[in-house]
Amino acid sequence: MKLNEISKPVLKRLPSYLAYLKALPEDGPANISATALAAALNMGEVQVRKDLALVSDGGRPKVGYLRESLIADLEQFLGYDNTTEAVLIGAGKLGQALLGYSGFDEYGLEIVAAFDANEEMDGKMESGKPIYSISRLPEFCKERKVLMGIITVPASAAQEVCDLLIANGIKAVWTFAPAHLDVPPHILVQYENMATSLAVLSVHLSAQMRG
Amino acid sequence: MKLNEISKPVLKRLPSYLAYLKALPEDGPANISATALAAALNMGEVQVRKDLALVSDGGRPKVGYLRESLIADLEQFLGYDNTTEAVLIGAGKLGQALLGYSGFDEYGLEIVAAFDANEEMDGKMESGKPIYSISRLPEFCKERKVLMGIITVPASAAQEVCDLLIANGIKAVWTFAPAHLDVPPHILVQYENMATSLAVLSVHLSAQMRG
DNA sequence: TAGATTGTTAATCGATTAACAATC
DNA sequence: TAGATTGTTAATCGATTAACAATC
Repeated sequence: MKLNEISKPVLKRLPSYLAYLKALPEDGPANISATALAAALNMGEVQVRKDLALVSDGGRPKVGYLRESLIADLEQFLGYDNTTEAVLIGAGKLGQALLGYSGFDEYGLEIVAAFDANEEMDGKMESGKPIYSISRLPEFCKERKVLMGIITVPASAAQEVCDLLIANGIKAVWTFAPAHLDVPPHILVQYENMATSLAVLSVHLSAQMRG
Repeated sequence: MKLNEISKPVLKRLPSYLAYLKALPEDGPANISATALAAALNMGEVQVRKDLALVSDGGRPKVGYLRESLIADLEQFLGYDNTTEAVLIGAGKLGQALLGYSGFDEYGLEIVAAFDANEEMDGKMESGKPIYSISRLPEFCKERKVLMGIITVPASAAQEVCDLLIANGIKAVWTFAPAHLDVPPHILVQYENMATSLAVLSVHLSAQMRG
C-alpha cells in the first residue's frame, strides 16, 4: 500500500467498501473479488480494484481478497483500529444525539466530553458522557491532548468556537454548523453539510417535476 | 442561467455562497463581487464567478452582483423558495434531533411526520411533529404525495425502509444509515455519510502524527 | 478615459475508464 | 492448460484554472 498518494475521492469511497465487507455473513465465503464488490455497490470494477490496491496487497488472481484481511487493511488505513479522542461543543439536540450514538467506536472515535456555553449544564451527564462549561475547555484539551473537535453550535457561534479549539491544540475539526470556517493551514475542517445534501436532493426533485 | 447543465461539484458549492451572503449585515453594501466572495471563502475567483454565472445573470462589471438578487437567484435555483415535504423513518435519537431542527425551513424542507417500527410510539408528538407506526406510512405518503424520505434507522433496516418508501412514491432519499442502498434508476439517494467525513479526518490526523 | 469586474474561450490538471499484460 | 482475476499502462473524460476579450 502506498501512503500519502491517496486522493480525497478514493478516501471517501473506502468506508463504503469496509461497511459492505463487514455486513457480509461471517459464515460466508472467505474470499471476495474486487469484481464482486463492484457489482454489489454499483461501481466500476476497475475503480474498486484500483482503490483496493492502494490499501492492501492481499489481492490474488483468480481468488480475490481474503475478506478478513481486507477488512483489517481498510481499518488500519482509515485509522479505525486506534481510538481518537474528541470533544464536542454544543450540547443541544444534535450534540446530544451524537453523544448518544454508539456507532462511533467502530470508526475509532470516542467523544470524551461535551462543552456548552450554558453554565447550568456544567457537570451534567448525557449518555454517559460529561458535559462541562465551555470555560473548562482549554484546561481539558491541553491535559488530555485532544486532537479533534466536533462543533454542534449555531452557525453564529461556530467561528468563535473553532478559534477556541485551535488555540487549545485541536488539529481536526468536524463541524455541523452551516457556516464557513476560517482556519490556519494544517488544520483540517470537515463540513458535515446538510445544506449541501439538501441542495442535491432539492434540485433533483425539481428537475424530476419538470421533466 | 442555464438549467440542466449544472454539475454536482458546482451544486455542492452553491449553498456555501448562499450561507455567506445571508450572513452579511443587512445594512452593509448592497453589492458584492465574485472576487470578494472568493476571498472570503478561500476559493478561486474564477471558479466562483463561473458558478454564479450559472445561476444568475445579475453580474455587472465593476459593481458585481446585487446581494439581494443573488440570494434570491440562489434560493430559487436550489429550490429553497418552495417547500418540499418529507417523511422521516426512525424516531430514535438522531431522528428526533432532525425533527427538532428548526433550520430546515430555510432550505425549503418540511418534515411532516415521522414513522417508527415501535408501535408504542404511534400517535406521540416530538417537536410538534407526529410520530406514527410504520404501518401507516403507505397511506400517508400516497395521500400527501410525499416525494422525499429521510432514513434514520439502523443500517440493517435501511434497505427495507428504502424499498418501502420507493414503493409508496418517494423519489429522493436522504439516508443517515451507514449502508449502501440499492435503488431503481431515477431515484436519487443522498448519503449523509458520517463514516466518510470521519475517514477524511482520521487519515489527516494520522498523517499529521507521522509527519 | 482607466480600471475593476464581468463572462468566455483555451490550457491544464486530475480522476475515471478502457485496454492489456501478468499470475495463480 | 484455460480462465478468472489481479495490477498497470495508456486514453478519455470532466473539472479547474489561466488567459483574454467585453463592458460599465
